[in-house]
Amino acid sequence: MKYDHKSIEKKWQKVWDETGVFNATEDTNKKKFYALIEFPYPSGQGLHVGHPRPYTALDVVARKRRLNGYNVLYPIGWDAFGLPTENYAIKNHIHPEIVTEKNIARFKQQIKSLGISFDWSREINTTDPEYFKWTQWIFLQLLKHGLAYKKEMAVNWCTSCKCVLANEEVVNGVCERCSSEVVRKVKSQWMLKITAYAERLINDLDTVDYPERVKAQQRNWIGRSTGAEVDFDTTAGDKLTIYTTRPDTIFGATYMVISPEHPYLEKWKGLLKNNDEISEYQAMAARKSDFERTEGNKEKTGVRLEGVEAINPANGKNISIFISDYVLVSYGTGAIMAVPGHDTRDWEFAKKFGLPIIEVVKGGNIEEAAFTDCAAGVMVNSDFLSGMTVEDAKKAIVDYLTEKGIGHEKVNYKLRDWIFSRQRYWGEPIPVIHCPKCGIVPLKESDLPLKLPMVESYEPTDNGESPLANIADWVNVKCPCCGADAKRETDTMPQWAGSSWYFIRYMDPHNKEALAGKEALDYWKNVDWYNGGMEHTTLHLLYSRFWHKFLYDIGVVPTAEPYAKRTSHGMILGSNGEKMSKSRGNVVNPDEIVEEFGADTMRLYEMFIGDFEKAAPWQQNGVKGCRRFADRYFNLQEILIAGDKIRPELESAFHKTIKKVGYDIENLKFNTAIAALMALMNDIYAAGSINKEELRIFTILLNPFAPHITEEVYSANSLGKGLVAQAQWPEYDESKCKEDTVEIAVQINGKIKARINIAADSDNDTAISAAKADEKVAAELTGKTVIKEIYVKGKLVNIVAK
RNA sequence: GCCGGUGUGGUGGAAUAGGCAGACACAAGGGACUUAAAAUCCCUCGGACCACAAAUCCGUGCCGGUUCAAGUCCGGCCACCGGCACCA
Repeated sequence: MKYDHKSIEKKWQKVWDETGVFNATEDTNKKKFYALIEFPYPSGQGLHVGHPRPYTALDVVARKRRLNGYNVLYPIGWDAFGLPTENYAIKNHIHPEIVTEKNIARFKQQIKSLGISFDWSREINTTDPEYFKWTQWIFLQLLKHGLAYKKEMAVNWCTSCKCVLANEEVVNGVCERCSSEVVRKVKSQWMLKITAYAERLINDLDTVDYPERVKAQQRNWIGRSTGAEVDFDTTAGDKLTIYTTRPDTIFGATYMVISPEHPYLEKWKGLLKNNDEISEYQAMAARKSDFERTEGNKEKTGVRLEGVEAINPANGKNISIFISDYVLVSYGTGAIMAVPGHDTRDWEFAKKFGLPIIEVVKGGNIEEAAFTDCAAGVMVNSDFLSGMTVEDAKKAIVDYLTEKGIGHEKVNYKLRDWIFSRQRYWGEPIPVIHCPKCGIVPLKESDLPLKLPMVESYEPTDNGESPLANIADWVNVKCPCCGADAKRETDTMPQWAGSSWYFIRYMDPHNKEALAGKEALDYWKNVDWYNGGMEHTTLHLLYSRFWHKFLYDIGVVPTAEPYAKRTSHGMILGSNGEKMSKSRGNVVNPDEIVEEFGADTMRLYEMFIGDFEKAAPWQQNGVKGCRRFADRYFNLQEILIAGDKIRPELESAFHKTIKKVGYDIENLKFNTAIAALMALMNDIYAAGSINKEELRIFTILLNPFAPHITEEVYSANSLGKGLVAQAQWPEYDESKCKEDTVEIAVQINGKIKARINIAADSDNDTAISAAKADEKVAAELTGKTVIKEIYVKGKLVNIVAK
């Protein structure tokens, strides 16, 4: 009989669908296991072979855990709000809801053809009002707790499209669509105070099991630094507060720099003699897009303030103040003390403007470059700090400043608050009303969900407002407080909103009273294993941790962290080693692979392709190899014999493989798990036959990777009552994993001279004498003095001789 | 520039804790079966030396070190990939 993947896969997918075997239960007596993949954005292009890699990987884990007796929750849904859909809808005059529906249908059909054991009864969709009702509800809680606020912010504004652009729509400083100039425009935006959680977001990384590289990226992104805030007196009378991480270098501060947006510039207008020059510089900085300000010429620019000077509080000397765009308003206090001797940017600036450079830490050559790597250095030219180490000087100066009341220790974060407004149609409406009398009035929770108006035109307005602003009968409402004429907020939420809590909804997706019921939350608690892409490490992963902590604080969820364990997959590249993309023409569609080779082969190849955590190029020939493996597995049925015990000659091979496959699956080493199964199969074919018990075990081990073909073989040969529902993951016996005799290498002075077979449990003396008894070794040793003998059990003997 | 990661045969990749480098595949070459091809099965497959083999030597990006023993550890470089980018 030939292996016919089409009929087998169709047959079992239907059975699984009808019986709902993969649906999680609420059986709280069972151990729970919650596996999660990042739910897809249903784009118009459909799946490419990169999508199934994480889905298959956690499917392998989920299927194995079910065979281990766990109650497994492995859900899927759709992160369906977003720009591409809206843009496609505008272009083709189809409502985004219809586009979304169509895209989801296609994604669903494609994913289902792969036989992933998702619990489809819990499917969610972020654009479903029954879902986003709760996204809006969370926003109202944030607002209530003072974590949502409005702020004037610069946004990207396309001068031709007359609309606000997301950062990713700005390519090389111009609009992605029309290539027109993009400028910064100030708009009032909703912000979420993620910075209030910065400290906990860093500290709690110690409580979760994430790869070190993920933790490091989050820590760097949050960017905690400990320094000091110091007040500098000015000749204008105002105190100018700066932030520095190097208060120890204060005696080397020879000038100051404030950002072009600093409020004192307005205040000091009357005192300044070069206001025109300053205004010009301010205008230039404002005109620059983010791109120009960062990617452009790094040559330092700036203007000296004429008429106001500062006084260095350490030595009482007058120093100049400059404005320069290398100092950012958004970080610290928007002002710095410049220490050109020990800061690269300050050094460059000082060189250009001919400012004094003073060495305050010994060890570098400040004529050549700033000496920044000076943590181990000793202070000089610094009055009472001179002679101290940098570390001691930091403490001493902070104590001094604190005592004098002109400074104190201060922790700063690079992390900024989350810009939560989007001037778009296809997103969750922000559920507040603007009343001329009452101000910002939140919608009543009972009025949620606030749905999007179903209209023909949702094109961008030309004044930077959301398309919703044009829809009069939606925008104009009565104030829920005072009844006066009021207007709805027209901004919508970013795509990150719906994905910041979706894993909670999966626990109880149909609940009408809450995000999820208490019982479900108490049982499922948090995600046990979350796999996703490295590209989501700093945004999605951080945002969702923030929301979860907030929900924990207000008593909604039972754990402080949403994900106990995080893993990350590598990308699947095109066969040319480049990222798969339509424009490069190297996209592989999984449908074709499933059609020609079958879903099981597709899954095997996805897992065999290489180290799961690294990128790997797609190679069609590799697919053929996996199909060959599936064929060889199917053909085992032709050499099947009776027998209800593993035969002695295969015993250790089987036990070793059971151990390895189980270990590898739990440790993301899917490629070597499959390699081990291939090797075992080679052993079986070498033995000439396989008995029923051996086939049963092999089938269960292979099942997580190739679920359809194994179900078929299991059922056709009556190996048990039903693989998915009844079978148990096989146990291995440690004592049977070992061979009785092993071949070990014999080295002389580290070079291999012979290989000998000895009993696996040989002791030191036995092994070494056996090694010396070898003819070759004996010959090599003649006339030499043995200095040292090393025996590593089961591996080698090394004899050091002269 | 900073942070993180990666460099192993013709290719994808193996090598739990410093212990036989190249598992498992792919491709290639040879053979069997076949009228023939495909499929399948068997053999070879890092390099140098060599008629062949044995033996020997070289070999995990580069240079150096530690060790009886280094792909693995340490120091110094180089290249590539990803992220961030004037964060005081």
